[in-house]
Amino acid sequence: MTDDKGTARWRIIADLLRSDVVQDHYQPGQALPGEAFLASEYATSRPTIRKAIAQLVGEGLLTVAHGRGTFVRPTPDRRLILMGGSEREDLLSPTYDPAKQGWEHVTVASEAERTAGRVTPNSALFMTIEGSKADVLGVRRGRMGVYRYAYWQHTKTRARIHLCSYLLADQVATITGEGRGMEIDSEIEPEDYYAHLERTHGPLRWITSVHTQMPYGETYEDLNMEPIGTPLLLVRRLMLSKDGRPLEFTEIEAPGDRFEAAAASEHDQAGSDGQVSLRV
Amino acid sequence: MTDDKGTARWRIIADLLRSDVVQDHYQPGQALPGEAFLASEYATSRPTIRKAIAQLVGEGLLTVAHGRGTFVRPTPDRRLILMGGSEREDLLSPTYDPAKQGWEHVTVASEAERTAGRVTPNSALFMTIEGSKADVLGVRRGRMGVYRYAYWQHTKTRARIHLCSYLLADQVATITGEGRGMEIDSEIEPEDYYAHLERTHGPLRWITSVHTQMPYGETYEDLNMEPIGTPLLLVRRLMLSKDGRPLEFTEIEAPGDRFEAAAASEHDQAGSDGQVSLRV
DNA sequence: AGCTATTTGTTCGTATGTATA
DNA sequence: TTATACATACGAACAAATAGC
Repeated sequence: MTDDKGTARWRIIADLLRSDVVQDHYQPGQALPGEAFLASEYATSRPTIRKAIAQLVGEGLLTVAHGRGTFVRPTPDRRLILMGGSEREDLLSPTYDPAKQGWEHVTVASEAERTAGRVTPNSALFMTIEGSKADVLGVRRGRMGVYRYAYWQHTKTRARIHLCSYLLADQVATITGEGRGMEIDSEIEPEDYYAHLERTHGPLRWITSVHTQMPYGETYEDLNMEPIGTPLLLVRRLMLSKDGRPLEFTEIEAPGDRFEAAAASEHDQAGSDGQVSLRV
Repeated sequence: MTDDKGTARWRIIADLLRSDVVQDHYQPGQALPGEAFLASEYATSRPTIRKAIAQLVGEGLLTVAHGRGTFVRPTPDRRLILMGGSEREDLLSPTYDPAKQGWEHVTVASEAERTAGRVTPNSALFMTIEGSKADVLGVRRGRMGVYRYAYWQHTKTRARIHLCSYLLADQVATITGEGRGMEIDSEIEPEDYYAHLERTHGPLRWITSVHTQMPYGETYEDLNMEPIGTPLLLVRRLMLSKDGRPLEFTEIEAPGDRFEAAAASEHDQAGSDGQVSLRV
């Protein structure tokens, strides 16, 4: 059934509701009329209204709360993730203290489950590098790497980010043998990784890139995100040796509605209100 | 009806289908079985299958084609939008030639409609600055600005981006009077904007930031995007005068599955395969 | 605490329209 | 033209979460 020149009814209703939202007919945080009311208002059925609402939820304009209602989604302030600049730090080092910048560590069930408890936040796990990580680091799949991760939560806003790092194992440990007979002799402690790499391969360089994709699986809960309508902001940093060889791959996953990435200008001018929350 | 410990059936099916997709059980581009077949396979109804599929479409993993089928969404190569670096150009200048970098101009109906034809691609329109643009430029709403825009399409990949620029009008024109009696005397041509600003306010500086949000309205068609499941990548550049006053705000809208933004490292090493497609 | 009304969530059946091969 | 596939729409029933009394 198509009323207006072949446009689906749920789409017409979605367009009308969107206009109301973007033109501040409804204020952010305000509840929309109930689905039953809207169904009678637009002379249609509840499934059709729900389809229209689902569209706007996917566009990030509305949120729906079971048993409570449908609300205009407030746009939170975005915190900055600064890229570039001169000093870089090992964000996954056991000695790195995120509390300095207003963050606290949080533990997330799904990560512990995924790694079967073999690695805890800020500890290091020797494992093979697979998939796109191998591509980025320019090595073939199966190469030995060191994996570290952490979840941080911003103390004030409770916004969460996920950090992880893959670095080539033979740069910080002595590996002998192959396959089952492989032995790893790690003389260097995680807190010394960066200093060691600087000595052996410095001066180090970094390349940072940003992209975005839709989250799925347990990412929603792990990052405290709205279940739909929020893209994921991915900040990736590649550490290069003096001669351009990749050494470490660091990735930050952040809710796209609460963070933005900024390229540091020459004279680092951190927002006067302390907006900057993380430097990569 | 909840089969498995309170989880909705469509959610269980979505999880199963997702596993099949991410574990390459289905190859990218390959068609999934029809909705009717899946409904009988999972012993459920077609609406439930459709809900599960809709979830995965929203996650960017599937696309659905009316009358053809449901397909695993291939992930296209991403082109780079380079941020930072030394030379900056006026991307909206009439003399700027995007063809040098493999782009071609395209016209988009909705933009012409939105501005009621008062401004054509690469021409300049004097108009008041409203909303978030005023905030970013640090002026109050209603201040006179110069608006320019263009849509580019990458010749090889047909990926599209939208560029627009707002700059403070009184920096490139003489404005006398207020309200209805306002008169604008623009001695400076659009192609000379940057040179003029460099003379009067240089040396100029730029700050670039990246964020992401879900697109809505006509953005999908204008940017040749998948209708859902693709976030928008927004690259924003603020031009500052020598003394830190904002002069111009440039924004690039790009499909998030086809572009990523990268902070230029010290020694600009454009990808050896010509991956770099735009510098801001 | 319990109860009730309200609101959204899930699932089904069914019918018809429309795009594609 | 025909068959197949997805799109839209309605009605109905019950489940589950929430808020207020």
